[in-house]
Amino acid sequence: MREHQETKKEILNLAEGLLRDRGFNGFSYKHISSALDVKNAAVHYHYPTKSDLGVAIIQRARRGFQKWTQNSKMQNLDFPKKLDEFFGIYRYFLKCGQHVCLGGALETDFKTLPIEMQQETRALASDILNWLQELLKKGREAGSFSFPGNPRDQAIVVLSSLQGALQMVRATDPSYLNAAMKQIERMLKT
Amino acid sequence: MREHQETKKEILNLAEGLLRDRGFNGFSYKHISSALDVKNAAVHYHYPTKSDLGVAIIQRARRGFQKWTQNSKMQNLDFPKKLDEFFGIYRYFLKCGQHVCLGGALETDFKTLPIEMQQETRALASDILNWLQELLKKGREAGSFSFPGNPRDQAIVVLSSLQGALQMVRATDPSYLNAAMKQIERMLKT
DNA sequence: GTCTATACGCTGATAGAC
DNA sequence: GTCTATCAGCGTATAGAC
Repeated sequence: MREHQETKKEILNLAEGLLRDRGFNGFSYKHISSALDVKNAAVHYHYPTKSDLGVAIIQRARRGFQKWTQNSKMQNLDFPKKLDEFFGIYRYFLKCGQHVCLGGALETDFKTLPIEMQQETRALASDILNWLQELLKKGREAGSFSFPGNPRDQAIVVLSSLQGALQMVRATDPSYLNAAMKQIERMLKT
Repeated sequence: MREHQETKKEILNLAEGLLRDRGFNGFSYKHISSALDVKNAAVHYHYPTKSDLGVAIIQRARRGFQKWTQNSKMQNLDFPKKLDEFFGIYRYFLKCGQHVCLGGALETDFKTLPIEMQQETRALASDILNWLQELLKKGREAGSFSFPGNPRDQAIVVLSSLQGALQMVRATDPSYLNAAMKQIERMLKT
């Protein structure tokens, strides 16, 4: 018997990995319960429905991203270093075992998701895009970045490319994520 | 009673749409059979296993892409116009009802796919990436495009961005696909 | 909190009649 | 080619004992 909070957190950790690895329709309560060596019903005790579980994954990720952006270590970095720290998130997913990012998994499965999950997915995408847009805007104003057009459009390209590259890796080569990041850096060079 | 080839083609058309709309694990034989007003077993007659169906979808798409690139109308266009024609594929998917592209759907579900489908997915990604790389390479040599680094890296960014943007649209705004394409064009401007 | 037991629709798939 | 009938297994989910 574990403690409540411990099992609950383990479920969430595992489920998030499964979601990034296999998509929301590609994992089941059985995957979780057998991996944690508990029964199906124990998982349902902590997260009654799969939608509850999905929502919890996304909300935690949003809180984590918020905390990450406000982290004091982050605040002291210059703009290109901040961008590279952001790239680090995607490098981590690759290292995890070629996981895709949460946004990519959720948006691809979007039409099959319960509406509560759809709403959280929208909020997650908005959080990340807004932060990236601000980074690019201020970075260009400070002379650290150079790009044509407006920061929003550039943020869309950068984010969508990272998301897409992380998926593409699976059908091509792991080096393609790094290739995309290097090329993005080149394109933003002053 | 329809003719053999007609039903078989209708199944393939419908299944491809469902795959782009809901992912490979998000549709079933029932979706297809009820939409075509036939029975489950009739679909299995044409495509015995779901893997057979999936492989057929990808192989047809590969043939279609090959034909598209060799189309005489395409051959006469200049490089920026060729790129815009390529963008048109993604605009079409958006118009279809915010479908994602085949590569994006398959790569996200990749780990759950039967190996025959994984192989075809790799081949599809390779086909498209090679074509795009050649377009960018020759376009730069001809002075139509300008970008730093090598054509392969640039192709990875362009393709992954289109793929990612088409997914992002679902959680944000339809205009984001066009925003991405506009920004890519700006970045490739001489 | 976790268990056993169970419900029940859906899933991909097959056999055999027409 | 399409049908009816049927299958075993898996999916999410619940009730109630410990």
